[in-house]
Amino acid sequence: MDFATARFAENGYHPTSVAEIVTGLGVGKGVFYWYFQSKEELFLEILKEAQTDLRRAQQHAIADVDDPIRRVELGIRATTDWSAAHRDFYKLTQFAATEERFAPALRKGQEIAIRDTVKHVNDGIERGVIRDIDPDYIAHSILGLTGQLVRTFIHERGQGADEVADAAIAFILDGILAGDRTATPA
Amino acid sequence: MDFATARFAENGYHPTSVAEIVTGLGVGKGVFYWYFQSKEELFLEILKEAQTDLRRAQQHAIADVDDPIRRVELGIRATTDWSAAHRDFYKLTQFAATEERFAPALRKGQEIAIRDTVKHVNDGIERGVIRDIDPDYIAHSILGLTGQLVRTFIHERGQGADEVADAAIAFILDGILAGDRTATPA
DNA sequence: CACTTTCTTGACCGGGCGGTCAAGTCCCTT
DNA sequence: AAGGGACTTGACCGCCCGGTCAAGAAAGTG
Repeated sequence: MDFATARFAENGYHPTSVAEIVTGLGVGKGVFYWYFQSKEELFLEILKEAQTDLRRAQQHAIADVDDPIRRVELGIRATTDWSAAHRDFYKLTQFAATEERFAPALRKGQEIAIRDTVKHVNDGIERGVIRDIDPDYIAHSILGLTGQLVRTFIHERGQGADEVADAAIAFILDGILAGDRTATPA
Repeated sequence: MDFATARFAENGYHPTSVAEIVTGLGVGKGVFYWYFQSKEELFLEILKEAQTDLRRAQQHAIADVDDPIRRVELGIRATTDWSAAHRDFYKLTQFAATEERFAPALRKGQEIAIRDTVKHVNDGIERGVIRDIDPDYIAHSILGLTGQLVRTFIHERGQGADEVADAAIAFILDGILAGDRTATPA
């Protein structure tokens, strides 16, 4: 699966043939169809495993933190760290979104991420530390903005995960307006 | 090109064959290869046209506005409007990002959008109405967040472009922190 | 009218695809 | 030792892909 992930990420799903995968691995084609029903199943398996792995990293990062804003922050840091360490997977998710048969699996993972984030946001609103806006919009904004920053600054420009997380968090907390509100607490 | 766009968006680039396009149009295959050198060229053509069209819409929207924050806002509104009216194109961009041969064309369009945004942000920083953060990060954050909101709320949930633009702008201007800073001026 | 250019057709081609399967090999159990 | 499930091989299959091209229809030109 690691090898297939690399090939899919580099060449795209369709252009990567099963033959290419098995010969690259030095095995026969039969062994592939012994472990997977189809090429499609392999891809879904990869997708699922990666999503599970990312979520595990996020959960671990926020495990013993109570403050909701801090939880959001640590979740973002876990995401940038993980994404920097798993570049390949990013390309796969982008492709998966373009094919109807893969989109549901993807959506499921994203919905979980959204739900996690919404929980923290709601918590923050209740405690009065987050503005009372639709938490769903906030969660999607956070995820979208983080995703774009990861894509551009980590994957395309090779910047560090910490630096990118800093920028995302600064933006999320304060927006862009100049004002005399005290700066974000570190 | 309109028909091909629809097929690509619905079925994906690779699964949509040239044969499918020409028979759907009721013409012979030769006529396709008379006007396009290859399937790849057709796709690039579609991509280019759409990007040009979106940019035109943005430029038109901000044409006679001076305030940089308002320019950013109107650019976002133009983007959500355009995206709502051109759902298909969104899928194509997502796919294009997954194949090395299409990525450059895409990147070029995005760089232009970033450059446009950076210009307004820099202007805003100079005038003291935008916080002095790296404009590149700000621009990417704005584009990423807007993209995600469009994807989820307009394309998946069918919400109105205005509503989504409102949410994007509220988030961008003020972030999520609760505080006594006066609300965004309309 | 003849003649050329522009445009259109669809049968056809080589090739590579995802997937199958008869024929083993390996190793565990008795 | 012998039997049998777990695993592996790679030639092979049918299909359909992107792309070609000989043939001809339409439209323009004198």
